[in-house]
Amino acid sequence: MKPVNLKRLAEELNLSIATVSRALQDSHEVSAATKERVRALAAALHYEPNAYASSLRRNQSKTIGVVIPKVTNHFFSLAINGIEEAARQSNYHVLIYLTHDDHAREVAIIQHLKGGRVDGILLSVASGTEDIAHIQSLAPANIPVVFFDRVCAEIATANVTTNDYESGYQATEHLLAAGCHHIAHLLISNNLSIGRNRQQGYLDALQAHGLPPDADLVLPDTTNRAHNEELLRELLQRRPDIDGIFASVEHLAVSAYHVCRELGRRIPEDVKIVGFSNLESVSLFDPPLTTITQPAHDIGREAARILLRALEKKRPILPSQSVVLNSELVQRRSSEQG
Amino acid sequence: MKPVNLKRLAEELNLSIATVSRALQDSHEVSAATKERVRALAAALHYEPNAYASSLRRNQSKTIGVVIPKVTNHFFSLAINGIEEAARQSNYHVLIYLTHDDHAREVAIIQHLKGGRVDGILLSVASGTEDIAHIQSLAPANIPVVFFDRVCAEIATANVTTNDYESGYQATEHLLAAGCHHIAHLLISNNLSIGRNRQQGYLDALQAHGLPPDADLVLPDTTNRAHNEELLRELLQRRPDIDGIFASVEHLAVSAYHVCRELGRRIPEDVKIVGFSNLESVSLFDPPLTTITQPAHDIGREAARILLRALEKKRPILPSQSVVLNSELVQRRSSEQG
DNA sequence: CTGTTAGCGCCTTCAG
DNA sequence: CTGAAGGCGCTAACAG
Repeated sequence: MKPVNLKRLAEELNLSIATVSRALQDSHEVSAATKERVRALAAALHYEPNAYASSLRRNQSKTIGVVIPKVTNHFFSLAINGIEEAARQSNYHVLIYLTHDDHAREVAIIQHLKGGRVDGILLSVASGTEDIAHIQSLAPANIPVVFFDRVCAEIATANVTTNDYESGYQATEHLLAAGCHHIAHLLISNNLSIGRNRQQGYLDALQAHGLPPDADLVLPDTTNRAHNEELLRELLQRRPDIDGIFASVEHLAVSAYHVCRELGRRIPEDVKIVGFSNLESVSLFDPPLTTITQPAHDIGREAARILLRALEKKRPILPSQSVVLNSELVQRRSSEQG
Repeated sequence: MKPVNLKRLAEELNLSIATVSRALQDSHEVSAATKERVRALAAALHYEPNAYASSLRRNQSKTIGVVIPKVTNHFFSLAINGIEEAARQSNYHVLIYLTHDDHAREVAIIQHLKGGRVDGILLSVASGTEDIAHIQSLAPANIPVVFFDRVCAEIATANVTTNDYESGYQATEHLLAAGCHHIAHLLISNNLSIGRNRQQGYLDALQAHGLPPDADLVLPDTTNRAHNEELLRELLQRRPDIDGIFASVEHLAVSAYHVCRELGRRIPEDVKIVGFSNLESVSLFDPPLTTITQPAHDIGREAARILLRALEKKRPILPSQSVVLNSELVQRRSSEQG
């Protein structure tokens, strides 16, 4: 079975390859009749243009790379959803790479992507990333980047984030208003922009109420959940006075909930918890867990749109295109049964 | 700034393009000294081969396409995780496409992928898919497919699934053993292999215990959650005798839980629920929700491995390579607090 | 061991 | 309106 390419179509129609190519692109300089003949045969033979030949020639891949720490975090799943939606609308394709919060892997991925496989990158940096040389090398390679959620301030490009500082502040005030006196803050690593911002909101809220910073638990590792819960358990046992917890990462909110229960701390009587989370099922926890929910889908879609617009118009991405979306603090009510 | 490609390297080193190419591929027919010179310069200039030129020439893209209904379902997130792991180990790339359970979109995606963008496809079919012509057209186009989870029996290829029939049977027996007399089965559409298998397990378990099929609620739509819950609410109100629910889809387990609570049916005293779910946070529901958990990560990884092995050895995929992994029925204990 | 040549499939000047 | 020719960057056969 002979391959179906432009040459084949041209032969069967007694036309030149160039004409067939133009006809399929609906070029103005080809007669309607010819276009029709070409299109009919192309459809009949199920012609599909070779994406790579076209990419090579046009020097653009119609593909964007999405580089994220993990996909099992619901935030990133929702973001991918938004990204895919935007990409599809612009006829772009989406390559997925997971760093698992491993800096070395992030470097390798970025380096590889400079080989022209993608026209642009959506990036949420790994928590272990401090050295950003690999990201800086994208600019000279002419590969635009848009950061989402976990940004990298040193790079002059657009970021799509949520109001992390305000959310941290708001979460802390929420706990204070509910009568908490000793509020612990849980975060993972502190070199991530989002962690720092949420933490600052937490600290400032305490200060505004004349309180000193309290237990600020920085969990070193993002992957080892059991270990994180162990550290959390230690903290709560060492500090029985803790009556409020602000968990600034999706996973930690659930862990905090779990550990409190395990230790017999009643929620919300003994300990009140507010946590970042995009898990819908959290709404079924009983007692309820108050959550800060990010518009994850919108974040992904916005980030992708900014990138795609820049690619389509071949214009550079400016930091001024950054977008800050608002998270929502959702206070669940206890579902009184009966 | 001149581009860094083989030509550039060749010029600077006074070598031919071919030699440079061979050196970078560690070919046997290049002197160690030359290899060293080439590699040194390549590293210094951060040379990265153009993936598309290479793909065009070699007629293989080192890329696999993953076509799934959605990514916000935790099962698929975990599966992608496994797929990415396997792909990375084989130096393959992963393109993601979401069908949103829309048959037309699935057809368009598959058609497009025949343009050589991917070497193979991992597919979990959309729930609306009955016409499978588009999938059948992949074989002549020489694009191997491996199905996972939602398979398509008519296509002779490898499937990676879980023991759906047994799980359905087991779930039903679990409810019967717990004293249920009227067990409802919830599923989405009934043209999916997994739904049919789980349903058959349910029916056979009832029959084995001398019971007739009971409320078999087939929910038409997969996307409209509110509507599904509405139908579920109607069912439970119409049938107050229902004391057991077997939810054969991740989302429906949570919905069933939610609706029961809303209607004041106590769990598990009034209604016992067993549902497929891969959500970790379900373990924090109180009262507990017994779940059937699929080894989602392993399913993705296995499916990818089968596909990648076939691609690397250029051998066809045989139905005999299919794998059936076992789900796990996890009975949560109530976390007595205090 | 190295160089020359041809061509993957497509797009895009330039001619006519 | 259509055709001929060149080249995107890389690889593979064939020489030497």
